[in-house]
Amino acid sequence: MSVRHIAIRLRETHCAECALNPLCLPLAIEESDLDQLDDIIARNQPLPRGGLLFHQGSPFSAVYAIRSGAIKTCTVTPSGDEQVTGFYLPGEIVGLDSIGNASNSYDSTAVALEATAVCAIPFPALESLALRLPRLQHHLFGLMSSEIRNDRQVMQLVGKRPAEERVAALLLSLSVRGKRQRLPENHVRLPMSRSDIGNHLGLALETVSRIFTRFQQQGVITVRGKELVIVDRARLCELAEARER
Amino acid sequence: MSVRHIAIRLRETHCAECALNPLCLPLAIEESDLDQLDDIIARNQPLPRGGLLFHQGSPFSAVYAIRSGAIKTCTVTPSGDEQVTGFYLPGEIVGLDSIGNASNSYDSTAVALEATAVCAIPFPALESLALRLPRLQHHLFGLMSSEIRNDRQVMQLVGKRPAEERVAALLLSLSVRGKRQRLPENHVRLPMSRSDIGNHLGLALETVSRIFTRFQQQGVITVRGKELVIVDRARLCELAEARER
DNA sequence: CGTCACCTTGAGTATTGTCAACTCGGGTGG
DNA sequence: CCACCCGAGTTGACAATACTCAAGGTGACG
Repeated sequence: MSVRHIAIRLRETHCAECALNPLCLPLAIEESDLDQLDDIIARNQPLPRGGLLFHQGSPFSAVYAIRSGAIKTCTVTPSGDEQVTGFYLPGEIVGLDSIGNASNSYDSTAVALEATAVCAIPFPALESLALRLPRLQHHLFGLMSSEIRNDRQVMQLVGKRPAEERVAALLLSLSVRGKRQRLPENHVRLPMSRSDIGNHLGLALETVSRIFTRFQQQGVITVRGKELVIVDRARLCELAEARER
Repeated sequence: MSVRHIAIRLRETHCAECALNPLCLPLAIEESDLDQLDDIIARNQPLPRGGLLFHQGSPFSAVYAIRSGAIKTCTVTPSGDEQVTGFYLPGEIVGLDSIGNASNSYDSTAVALEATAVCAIPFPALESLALRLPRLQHHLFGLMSSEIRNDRQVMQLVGKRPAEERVAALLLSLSVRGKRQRLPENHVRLPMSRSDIGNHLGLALETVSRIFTRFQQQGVITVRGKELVIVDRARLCELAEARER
């Protein structure tokens, strides 16, 4: 196989043709400028399940756009235990928490929950580009700000909502965000373990498990391993004390 | 009193002479460019205790640098109750969570916890300036990213640490961040109510109160109303399961 | 000096965590 | 191809941390 073939294989999808285009960065870029973004992006080989995208403490170099698969980010706390800070699905950007860190290193570890393909976006290059493309700069500010907003909602959930509500809210969030993946309506994949879910929501994994069975008994969802179907979406929204989505 | 006098009074401290300069935005700006930032900043009249800096849902126009006093931000959740998302002290920036909000409105309400003076920084102007000053752009990305990092730590705290640890960690954080205010070493002002603290940490206000008394009985702190002294800092760090700061 | 927040303290309860046993399912090696 | 094994998930019993409800105290301000 020639070198050229390999190059083509690794870069097959350019931003201009990417199905996630409307979600990801290109949203903010004029078509005529898209090549400039395309040029700085490296399309890495797919990560296997359990593979590390980056590791807490290693030098910060890039943020990553997820093309397929799923990522969890986690930090190790001073007290030594792990905190799952977020789950990221296709079209979302990982690594925004590590910009301008005092030590210029990643503030969290990103682990692939299943086979995952990402676009690496070197941050210095992205910053330079943002200086020349106002809409890109604006979009980046917006992305980071929405990351803050999202974290605040999780804080709220984890801080004072009962366990059932936390789980219901996560399921809805995954369902909404997962729409891009060509899944049947109301089907949700749970690429993460019960333990990851519990950790992220501030619950014991046993509690998560119990709530899944309870929801199932009440006819709200159907769970089988990592496959989940939302049977009664309205009821699930009530359980999450959220408005219909 | 002449118009000129009023103008001078309202703008008395320029960025170049501001004591918080090394904390706030100017950090990122060459001295020669400082005037440009100075020009877009509006120094508002001080807010009284309880005054609103901005209100959730009202149109987003500016972020605010705190000069003196203290601010809490909170959101009203779909379920109707209030969530205190953060406390902000002099030198810190409020409003970064509302950039690029879908509805272009503030995502939270900012309330003065005591008489508070702020610098209003209109966001569109700040963005334009950031396009021309790469260090400013970089600093802004860093600021937002550190807001994310901070929220994640709170998530961790609120999600799985026992009540004592949450309170200890907050006290240490306030103490470190409050150093700029010319307070005696180890003295902390608590401009917020017990209820605000509890709300923010995901605890009932009674729990906060109980923990204060317990810490006091153990000789770790002294509390009297809103004045607090850290007597045994090392012990407090242990209680927060954090490293010495 | 009285009133009104805010704070403190107490008693009882309940949600959720911990510990432990058991089951299920996927993958590997015989 | 089947059996075994190991990690992940489920279920149950019990314990504990923190909440709720309730009553009393303190300080600031008019």
